Amino acid sequence: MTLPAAFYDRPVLEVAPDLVGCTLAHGDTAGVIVETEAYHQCEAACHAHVGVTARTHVLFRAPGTVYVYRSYGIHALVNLVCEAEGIGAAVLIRALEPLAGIRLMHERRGVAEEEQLCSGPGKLTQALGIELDLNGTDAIAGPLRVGPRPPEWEEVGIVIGTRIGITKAAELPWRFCAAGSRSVSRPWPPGFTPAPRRRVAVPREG
DNA sequence: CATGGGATTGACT
DNA sequence: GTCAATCCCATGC
Repeated sequence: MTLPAAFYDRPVLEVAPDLVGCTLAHGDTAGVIVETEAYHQCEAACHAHVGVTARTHVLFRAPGTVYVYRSYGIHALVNLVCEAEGIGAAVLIRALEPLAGIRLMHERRGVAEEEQLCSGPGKLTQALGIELDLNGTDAIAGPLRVGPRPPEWEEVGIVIGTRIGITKAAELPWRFCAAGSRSVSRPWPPGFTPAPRRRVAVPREG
């Protein structure tokens, strides 16, 4: 099951929180989206703010298009293009809770903690094997697939904060986190408290 | 054509 | 807390 193009053909500030709890899959790996940020051509932090260029033209394409770019020369960051064709807007996927292909994610990431496999925008693309060759592909029928919220995520709470790692338009509260998820990236937004770490019963003396 | 700045992460003091 | 790695591309000469 894949979300239709119409899901993305709405204001990016509606799509970004609605994507929290949905699933993202690539190859044999998948996760539940637990953190997103909205970007729109009207504000300076959005790559589309400079208009249509070789880098940004994908942001102006049809809703549901995948935008992947390289950050700091090292990491690939993945976005889903929103709003009508001709408007530059997208949702940055910032964190996932791993669902499938977890063994492969561990191999790609080289970390032991499952919470750290996809707890950042560069981490999740590494875990899912998302690279720049996916830029311009289609999130409805392409290799990257976005599915609706599983039943247990239907009533996920959203904690809102300001966007991370930007200098321009940094005051806008356009970051959306799944309440309680331990896979949300740092720093946590105000009012966010992670659910208690799952405990393993340990026999004690006494 | 040269330059500079990132929507980050991990290692280190 | 600091800092370097390293690629793409927007910008300016």
